[in-house]
Amino acid sequence: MVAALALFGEQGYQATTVSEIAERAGLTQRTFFRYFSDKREVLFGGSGELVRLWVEAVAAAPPEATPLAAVTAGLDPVAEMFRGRHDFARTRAAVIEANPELRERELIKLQNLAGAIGAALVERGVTVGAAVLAAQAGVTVFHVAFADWVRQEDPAAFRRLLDESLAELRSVTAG
Amino acid sequence: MVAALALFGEQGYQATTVSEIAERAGLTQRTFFRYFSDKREVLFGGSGELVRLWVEAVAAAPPEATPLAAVTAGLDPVAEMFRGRHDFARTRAAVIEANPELRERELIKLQNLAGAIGAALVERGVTVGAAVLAAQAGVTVFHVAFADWVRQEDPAAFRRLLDESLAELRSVTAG
DNA sequence: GTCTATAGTGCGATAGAC
DNA sequence: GTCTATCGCACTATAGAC
Repeated sequence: MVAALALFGEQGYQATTVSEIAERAGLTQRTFFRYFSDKREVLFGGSGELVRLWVEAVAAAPPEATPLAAVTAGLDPVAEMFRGRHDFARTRAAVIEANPELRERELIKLQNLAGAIGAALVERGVTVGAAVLAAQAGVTVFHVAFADWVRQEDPAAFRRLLDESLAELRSVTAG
Repeated sequence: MVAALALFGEQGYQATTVSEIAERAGLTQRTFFRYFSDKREVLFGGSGELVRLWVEAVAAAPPEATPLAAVTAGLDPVAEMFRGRHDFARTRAAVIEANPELRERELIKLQNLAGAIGAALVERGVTVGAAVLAAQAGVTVFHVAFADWVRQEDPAAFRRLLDESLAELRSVTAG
């Protein structure tokens, strides 16, 4: 993944072949495809962990927590997960930004995340409609904060940006 | 579009060829591809109109309207647009439900819609973060209401379901 | 039309961990 | 012995160059 990102950064996503990535990582092309189902997946490898952490946090929230409170309980472990990955996230964001194909994949991943969180809420007894709305809101909060984070210099700001984004959501949907 | 949907309903999406659709509609295959860039687009032909109506409504909202109020101003013309299309929407939803590839495309279309609405909000002077949050919330409200609508019998219920979904959003995000 | 580069798949062989 | 990771090779599909 690091090798792939370095190459994408140097010469662009399209111009980088799977063989090159595999070579730099000390693997064969075949082994690359054992880890990643396709070339794009190299940039989204962490998404499974993100989903898992967030869903676990939602499930572990106190029973009396509101749907949105359960969702936002995921922000702590998520912020923790990205600690130390600021450089990585920035390069990755630049590569994705430049490729419509990758942007599309990222949206799909975010929708999968929202779907998983929504399912976890339904497990808690939340109605489907409220679960979808709360999960989607939480993911959008994350998405906005993440976009801010990669645009600025301070690697430690992510947790604060998440809270700001959440506050903005509340302000936007108030009254 | 009607011909395509009928065939998809009868024999499934995958099993239906573009030639069959064109034949039933009284067109040649070449003409089909002049109207739709690929087979999937047949099911998403109305999405351009949806985006246009909603964006216009956002732009036309009173200057003092809050971001979310501007977004929800789009619900009226959108509900109007779907009047009389309940049967169509139901069949279409069933076809999409059955095909992961189409589900993915639908998510992309919804994200495009959210993006367009967000851009319209930024035009109004809303900050990017608030615009993304409000636009995404509005699209999710629409998505939830639409899913409810195609699941039930009453074709006239869409406008009410939109309001219920909006109320649920407010309740979910309330402090 | 052919030729080439690339993405991606299927399957069997090999090497080491246990 | 099994299990798992890796490799090597042959294959298909597709897009672009010519």
